[in-house]
Amino acid sequence: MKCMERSCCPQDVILVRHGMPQRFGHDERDISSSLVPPPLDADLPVGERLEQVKACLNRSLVKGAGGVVITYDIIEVYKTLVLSCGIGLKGSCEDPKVACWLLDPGSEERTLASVVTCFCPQELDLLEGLGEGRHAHTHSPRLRAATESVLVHAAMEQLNTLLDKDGLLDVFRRVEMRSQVCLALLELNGVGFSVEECERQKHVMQAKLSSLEAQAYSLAGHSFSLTSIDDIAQIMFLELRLPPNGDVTGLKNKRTLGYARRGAGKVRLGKQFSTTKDVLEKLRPLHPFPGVILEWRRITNAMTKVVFPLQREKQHHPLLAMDRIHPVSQTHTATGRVSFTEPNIQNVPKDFEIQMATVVGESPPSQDGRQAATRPGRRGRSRLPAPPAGSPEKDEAFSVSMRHAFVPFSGGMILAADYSQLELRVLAHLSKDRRLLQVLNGGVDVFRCIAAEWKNITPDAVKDGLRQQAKQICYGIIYGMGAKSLGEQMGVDENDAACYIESFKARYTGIQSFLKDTVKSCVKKGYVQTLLGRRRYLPGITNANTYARAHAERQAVNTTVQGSAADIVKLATVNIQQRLQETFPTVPLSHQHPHSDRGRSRTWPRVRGAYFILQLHDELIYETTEEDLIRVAQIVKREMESAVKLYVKLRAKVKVGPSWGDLQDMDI
DNA sequence: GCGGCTGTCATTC
DNA sequence: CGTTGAATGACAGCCGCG
Repeated sequence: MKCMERSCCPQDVILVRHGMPQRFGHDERDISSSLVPPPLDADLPVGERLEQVKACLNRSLVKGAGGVVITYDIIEVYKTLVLSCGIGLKGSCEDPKVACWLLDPGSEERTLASVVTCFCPQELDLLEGLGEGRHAHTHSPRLRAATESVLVHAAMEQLNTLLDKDGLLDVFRRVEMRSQVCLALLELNGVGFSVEECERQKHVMQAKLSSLEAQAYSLAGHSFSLTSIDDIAQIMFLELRLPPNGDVTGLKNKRTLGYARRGAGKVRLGKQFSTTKDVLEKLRPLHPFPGVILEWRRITNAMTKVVFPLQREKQHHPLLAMDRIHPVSQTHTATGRVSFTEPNIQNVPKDFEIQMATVVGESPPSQDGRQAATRPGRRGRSRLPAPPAGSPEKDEAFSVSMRHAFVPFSGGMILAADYSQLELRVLAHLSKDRRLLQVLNGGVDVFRCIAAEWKNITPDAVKDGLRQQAKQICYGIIYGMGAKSLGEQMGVDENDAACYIESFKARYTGIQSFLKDTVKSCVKKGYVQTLLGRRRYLPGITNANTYARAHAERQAVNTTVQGSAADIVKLATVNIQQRLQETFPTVPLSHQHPHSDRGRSRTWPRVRGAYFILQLHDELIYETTEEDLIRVAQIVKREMESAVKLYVKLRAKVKVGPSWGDLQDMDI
């Protein structure tokens, strides 16, 4: 539904106006393009017009004549040009939509119409002439394209001066727009998806669901609907007589009884007694039933939010002879992070540990004679809960992550590179805390060293629990966490947690002054800034409401750290893309770009080079061939670590494997 | 009754 | 009242309307 506004499909025809519209004079360097939805303009055969478009673009852009493409929603336009015309843009681009976001990341995403009314109201009559909604199709596509082209151009001119005024022109052109192109390539590439592996995992999950279902019915003494919170509440609190909440505390319920809503007596159960996660967690030790429900919810969640959407979304790629998922990127975010929709690949569950009672005759259904549906534990790495000594041997824990279904093209590998402690390093840089910088520059195991520094002991003496606490405190402080919640997360008393925070801040004094300065500066200016100068306005920073103001203060701190990290990742991806293109000049830019050797050889076009397929905030994922693996890994690692020069080293770890869920560290 | 507008609940980083 | 940031979706209530 969200894609309605991106309704231009690959079959749409593109009309490109060469040069600026007459009324602005003529400038050979600029081309602005518009998508034209059907009905088609009939006075030229489509094929012929496409040839013209192609020739025009080739002349000015593809061969690097230094032109600028100005267009609303560059990613869609880029994709359309590739998919329907086989044209790959090479010049630089400007997109008013991106510019608007950059000027105020907190604003709503703008349509072309809203861009015009907001930034060049003097052209409003043109916009009216364009016609809205259903009247749009009454004009000729060529006229509409031309009009749109005028509007886009005028808007961009205004936006450029605004960007310049805020010192954002550089980051706009050198980072954001180039990053958009990388994301367009990512969308075109998609990510390989193994239907077979998906099916295997699905069967395991379904088997587990049936087993849980039977267990639940048996515990309740009758069957019921596992999706109904009312049924569950009735069984737990009325039939099994479990305490309504972990303990007394009945006051947090918001009473709606005054309303005495429409009859239907038993609907109230779900309202009276919550069956949310934390309640079930509390009841877990008292009875097996809540645990069964929690497991069931976890797996159903994974099914409906991951498995089914992926199976719906997959598309067949004929040349690669496989299915692929094509995520849609979204860059209109508050901090500058990238997200995906369609579904969001960034939150597919990581490790899915399933306890299966594998009775001899009932092994999970494996297609023909191939490897079993699940692999116990992980290869080489710690097999997680190897059956605890003394437990019955038939219970085994399987790790079935859906990430195993994300695979490279035949003969390729998945290469993932992630920054080590990126946000913490950004914090160290921004705060210039001497001690933190020292630890990050020297330490092998950073959190072990921090724990040692913190407790004034040697790194060897740091136990694993302490190391974990240090890690939690670090990130807790970045996010502005309170003592109560930190204590809960660490499993210690609230007062102890407060002590930890205090002693930590006392040790790393630079951090505390950074927090204070960030908030102070935000109060003064009304916004915070990232490493590359991107802003986020936080009007709540002077709000009279204590809660709202505290919220804005946490946002201020978090945004400068998280946003700066996002800057670094974007810089790295555009630099990597640049280097990849230099290193592999003959390979197509994406899996959808036309092959240069197509038609020449009837043999299978051998895939080479590296392709950007995913972005996970501090992790970049590519697929590549074995023969290019080493070179690609070196490029990726080098460009990530040298994306910016900070007071602290940046470190990136490269991993490689046959699927997203099966990666191993790579020495390089 | 229905479309926006808020939260809550799952999953990531 | 609510004190861990940024996301995607689904889903459930609560308003205002026609």
